Amino acid sequence: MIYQRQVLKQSHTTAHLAQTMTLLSLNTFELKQQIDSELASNPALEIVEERRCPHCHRVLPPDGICPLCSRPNTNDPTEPVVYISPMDDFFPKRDYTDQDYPDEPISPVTEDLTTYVLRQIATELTKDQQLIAVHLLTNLDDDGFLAVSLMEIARYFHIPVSEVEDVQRVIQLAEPIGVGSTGPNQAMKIQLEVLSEAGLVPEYADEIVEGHLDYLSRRQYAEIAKILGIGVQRVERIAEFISENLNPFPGRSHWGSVRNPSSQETSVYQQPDVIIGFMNDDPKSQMVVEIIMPFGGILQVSSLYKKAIKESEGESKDAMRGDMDRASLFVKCLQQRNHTMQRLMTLLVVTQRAYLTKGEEFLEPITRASLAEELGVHESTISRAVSGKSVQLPNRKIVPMAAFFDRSLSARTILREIISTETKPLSDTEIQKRLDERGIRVARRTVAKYRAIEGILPAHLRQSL
DNA sequence: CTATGGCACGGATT
DNA sequence: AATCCGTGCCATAG
Repeated sequence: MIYQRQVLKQSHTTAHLAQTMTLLSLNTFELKQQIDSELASNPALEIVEERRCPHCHRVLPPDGICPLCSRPNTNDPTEPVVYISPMDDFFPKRDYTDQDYPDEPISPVTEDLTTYVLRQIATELTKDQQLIAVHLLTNLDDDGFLAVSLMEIARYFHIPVSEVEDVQRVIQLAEPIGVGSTGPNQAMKIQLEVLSEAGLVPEYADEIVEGHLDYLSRRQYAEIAKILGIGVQRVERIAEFISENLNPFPGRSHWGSVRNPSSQETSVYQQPDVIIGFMNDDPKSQMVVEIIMPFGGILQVSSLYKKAIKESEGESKDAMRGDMDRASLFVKCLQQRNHTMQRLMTLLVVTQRAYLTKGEEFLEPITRASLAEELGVHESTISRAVSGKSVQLPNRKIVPMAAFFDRSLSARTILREIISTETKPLSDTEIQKRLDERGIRVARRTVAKYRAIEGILPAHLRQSL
């Protein structure tokens, strides 16, 4: 009997560990699917209504203490605020699957986005412009954004950037409106412009789209209201308008190209799993780190279900208890995951603060193993926590979390700088010496590798510049 | 002789 | 156990 109980307990903890590990390795999108399926299959799980902070309108964590407003003021400013935040659910379309749009007109889908747009604009463009347009349109990603920079195009055609911009402008005004933009921001700005010609665009919508999209996507209306000096209700109405009329991903609503969360290539445009910022956007003040959860509110074992168990009998009672155990296990695992993520991110942003404030050159070359030791967890834990996740940096760039462990990024950044300021082509050995002077010790052979990664030609071929 | 690229080994990661 | 990355060693191109 005792033996059996021990075995049971053992299997329970290993199950716990195994599931925590699995959850840890999921990013926000995958976690959402996992939680949805768990919710659907287990009646003992429920999400209770979210409570929001009366001051900043943020969703409160289970303890009911707002991580920003109710934080004791005695906190060390170097100490980051790390908290769990609900997912950007402002644009529900971003996670749609094919089934969500069963009645979507299929006519244009028979041709691809490139030709569809090209057909619309061909007559408006000169021959030369058409060439540029083709180039631009063949470099669109699934979201309908440019995968190349205008500068590259301009250099490729040997023309000023402004001419490429002219063509881009024409493309953006075609259906789907905003296609060919550099990102959601630009796309939505164009859409607003077009809508405003038809009238009925609320005042301030421009400003919000322009400068406060990140607040908007997190439904922090109070912040926006404060900045613009208007009422929260008014912001909410504008938000509703934006949500209903604008589409931050022009390529998707029409084309529903296969969403492929596993592909790392397009990760630039996906929802980040962690958002790093500064209090009041001031690099000298406290860091604010949000770990994104795919739901608002609190996931817990339903209290109704607990009560129902007490009142039921026999076999159904056992089954219900099983459900409840599974539910509480899941909740525990999720908490465990979030706890690990919080500790990891805290340590990460503290050690990489220089990188976050001053730029890539200051990325500390740390290893996952060293972090694991500091946190007292197994290195595979860190590995799982980091893999497949993306982080939005204070400068709004979204990078894979693994970038924090890139041992060569700072070296490569400095190398780029050295090359761009060199007066005569430097040999790898000379570059190595200059790197060494700036505190980067690498082998000469490695300099060559970095050059290759950065697409920089060897010294004797750089003469022409 | 110097500057680089190819290949393989060892440690870190997955 | 399989894979990636920094390095050392060596061959090859100037």
